[in-house]
Amino acid sequence: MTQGTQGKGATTSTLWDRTRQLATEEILQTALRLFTLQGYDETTIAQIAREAGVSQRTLFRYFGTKEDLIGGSEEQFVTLLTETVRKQPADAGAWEALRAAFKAALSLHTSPEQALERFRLVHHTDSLRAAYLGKRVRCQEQLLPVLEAKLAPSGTDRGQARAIVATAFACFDAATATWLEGNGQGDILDLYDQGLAAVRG
Amino acid sequence: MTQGTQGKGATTSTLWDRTRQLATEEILQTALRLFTLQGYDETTIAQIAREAGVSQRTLFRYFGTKEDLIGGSEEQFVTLLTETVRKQPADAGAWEALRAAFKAALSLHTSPEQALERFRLVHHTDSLRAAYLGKRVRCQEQLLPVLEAKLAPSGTDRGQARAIVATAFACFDAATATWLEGNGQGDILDLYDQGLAAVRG
DNA sequence: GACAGTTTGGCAGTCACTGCCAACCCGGCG
DNA sequence: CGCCGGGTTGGCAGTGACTGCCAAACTGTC
Repeated sequence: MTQGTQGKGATTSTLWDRTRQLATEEILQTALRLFTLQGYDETTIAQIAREAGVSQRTLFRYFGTKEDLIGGSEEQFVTLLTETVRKQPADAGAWEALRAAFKAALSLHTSPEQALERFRLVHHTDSLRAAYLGKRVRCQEQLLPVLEAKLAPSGTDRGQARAIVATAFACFDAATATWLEGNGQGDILDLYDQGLAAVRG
Repeated sequence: MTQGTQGKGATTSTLWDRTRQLATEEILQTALRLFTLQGYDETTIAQIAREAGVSQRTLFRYFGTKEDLIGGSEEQFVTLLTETVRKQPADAGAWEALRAAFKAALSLHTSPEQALERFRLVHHTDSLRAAYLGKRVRCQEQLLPVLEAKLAPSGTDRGQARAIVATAFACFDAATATWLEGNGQGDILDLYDQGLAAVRG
């Protein structure tokens, strides 16, 4: 239905899409503001909807769950990771590919300050953290088949590939935790390298 | 009536504790049965309470959340892991200690069949999996200081220690996932070793 | 057997989330 | 220009997890 004819239009025209875009941004912004201001658990959907000027029902149509109000769509994230890995040169190893994927993911944040604030929020809120971890393992699962291709030549089986992917994500998490502990000092990717070095050294 | 003469006091008698014990077992058993029978999301607290013969209110007093109805108390789990690591000989490395801890944790299951069923349930239910992952990272955090002691001599900093612990848990998860995929074939600890070998190879 | 401290059960209430339906709006048609 | 069709919005009622509160039931003790 809503497709085909208008692939070319300067930018997605349809007034609908534009207001939709505006609405999502307004909601996201309001949510983040309230979350950092008064805490995640202390902020109700009703309040966010009210202050963003939409109905609760609409808010839930835009974002399926309260947790989705933080940290962008899982789908987009998975796509970025898998595409980055896939685009890696054939002679690049699995570890390099994963590192490149994390680098790409990190570049999504608009500023280190915002990243810090967001990480802190997720890290300190049990329900948010659990939701994040859920997304994370789903990412791993999507990434697995892509990486298996890279690893097959060296006689690595699926179980081992899974361990490698899981380890990379684990070290990435450890790096962000350490980064958070240091209030954003240093570079996450450096911390990631150091952690991985300790593991693989 | 039942007074001093045969109280002994050896094992905490108090009728209260005994009924309490019975009740928790009844609830746990009922919950597991219903979960595996009709699925986690399809089973309501009301149904579990009804079939276990307690009120919802009481059920929530015994187990704080629906997720707690599966996979024992986090506290007990953390204690087992940290104690196992602590009891490891001084000359054992961090990796050996962690392996020993996982081995101890695995020995908690009454049978491989039950473990398989439980893992499957957790693995297939998003909310349960998220809850499990949350507990897992909290375990990691508790384990971190204990392991730092072991690692300090070799000039490993906190960030690196965190990466090592995270990696161990990640490989353990990968191993259980692979084990699950193979419907319980082989030994989880073997799979863990293989995964870790691929990572550290 | 009465008393004190717990535990239990029921009830009402909060909050995330869903299905349903009527009102609505944009974009295109005659 | 007005109307129509398909997608959108908002309100409303309902479900399910979870909590606070209070009265009733119970256990262990004197």
